Amino acid sequence: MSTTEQGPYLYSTLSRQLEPLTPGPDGFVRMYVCGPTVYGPIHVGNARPFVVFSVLKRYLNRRGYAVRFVSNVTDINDKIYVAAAREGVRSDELAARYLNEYVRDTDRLELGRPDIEPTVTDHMPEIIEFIARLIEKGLAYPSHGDVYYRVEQFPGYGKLSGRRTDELRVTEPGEAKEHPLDFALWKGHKPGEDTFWESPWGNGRPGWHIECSAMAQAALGPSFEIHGGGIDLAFPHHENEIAQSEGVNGVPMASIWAHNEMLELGGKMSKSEGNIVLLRDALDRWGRDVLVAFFLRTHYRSKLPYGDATLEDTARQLDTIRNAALALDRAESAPGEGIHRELADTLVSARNDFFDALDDDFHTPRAFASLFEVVHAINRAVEGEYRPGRAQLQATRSEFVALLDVVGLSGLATPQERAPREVIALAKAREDARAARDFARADGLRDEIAALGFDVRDTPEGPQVTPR
RNA sequence: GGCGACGUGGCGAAGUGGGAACGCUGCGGUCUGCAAAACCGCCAUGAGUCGGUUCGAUUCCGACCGUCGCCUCCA
Repeated sequence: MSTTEQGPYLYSTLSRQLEPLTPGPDGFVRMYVCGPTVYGPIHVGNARPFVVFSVLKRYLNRRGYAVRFVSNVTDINDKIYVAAAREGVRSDELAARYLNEYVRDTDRLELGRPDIEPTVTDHMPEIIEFIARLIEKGLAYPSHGDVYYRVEQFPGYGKLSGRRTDELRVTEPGEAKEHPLDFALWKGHKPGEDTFWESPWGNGRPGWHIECSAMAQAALGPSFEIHGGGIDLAFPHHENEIAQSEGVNGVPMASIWAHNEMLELGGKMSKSEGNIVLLRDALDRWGRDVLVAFFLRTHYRSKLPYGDATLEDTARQLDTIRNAALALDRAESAPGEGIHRELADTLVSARNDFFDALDDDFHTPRAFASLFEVVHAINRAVEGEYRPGRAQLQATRSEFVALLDVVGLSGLATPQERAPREVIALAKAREDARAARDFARADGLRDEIAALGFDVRDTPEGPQVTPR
């Protein structure tokens, strides 16, 4: 039986198994994904969850679900203070600047924006309120100007990451904490920090984990469908979010905890390790198509090594897809008649496989395999003796584009911009030379065309000029 | 030390208790003035290692080796 008839499943870190995705009472699939801390330009690793969850949303939309996608940006944080001090600017200025650059960089991915992108700065009242409720419930306590979460008061602590409190390595002495595992909800203002907010517990700022509990609740309510983020956040960040949100609300925070694996560059790519490639640099070098496909050709829960060889491989894969679209262009200029049975059948089965794969824990690598079934069916139909008729060619094109669009790559199959007039003129001159069997001149003209950045391919329908 | 993920062809990457997808590369062929693209065909008797369960395991179980993540900020 096809899973398409059952609906999508996603693996949940919490239950350690596939869970059916069921929309909430308002009909929406509500999804909260932890975004970056903006103390510098984001790296390619940060882009993985952005791509994965943006495309997941696209897919769910295509599947008929309404999705509300929330992804926060952390704009108050120790590292921001440090970076601001180093650059000699105010920390809120620095955060605002890198927030801007984060949006600009991720916009270049052309995957749309999350529906809501909350910041800590804009949620101070909600955060303070949240902490107050935790204190009322006995789950938190003020101490030395800070406020801490009382981890041992929350019975489910450790359920997400599979840790028991007694096996956690305890390093911090913490004279302010009752228990070493307790974590800060509110941090008292320290000298040198150029921003702080008033609170019932004195001036200060929120701890890292509380912001997500407060922002998720503000945007999506106490309970929602999907909570996502990198697997490195499962502990302690998400564990602490659960302790906070479920401690206050008494209901499961999220039905499904979806975590993407890490991007590797000789170990996890992380700013603190210093082994990073900036997203903007990767974008400059490879372009958004290649980068998006790079993230999607591997399952989101697998580690993904970043490297030239893999990116080059990805680029060639995309060329293959583009060539099929080009074949469609040619066929449309000289269509056959009637229905090409094999093409029609393959389109149906590939489409089913494609959606089945994505229903099965968002299995994008298998979805790509289905795409290549379509590619080959197109090529065979176009090269074969009996070409499909115009109507089928158009239907094939729109189906091909629709599938590519799910994974954000429809640009591969939409007709290219026409080559500049100059190039077309050269191509025409080359045709004349070929007709006159002046191949030396024809090859020279091809070199000139290449110098302008175009390839010319001779086909039964005449020369096809494409950007190289 | 604890918790967890993973080890598949030259590379990337899937599914599966009984024929090892898909892509890239490579090789042979077709087409072509040439080239490119495409098409046809070939390329892991074996799936980290060693045991066990089974009629049969790459797929289940165990041990070991190795890689990686988390246990501290981290997508």
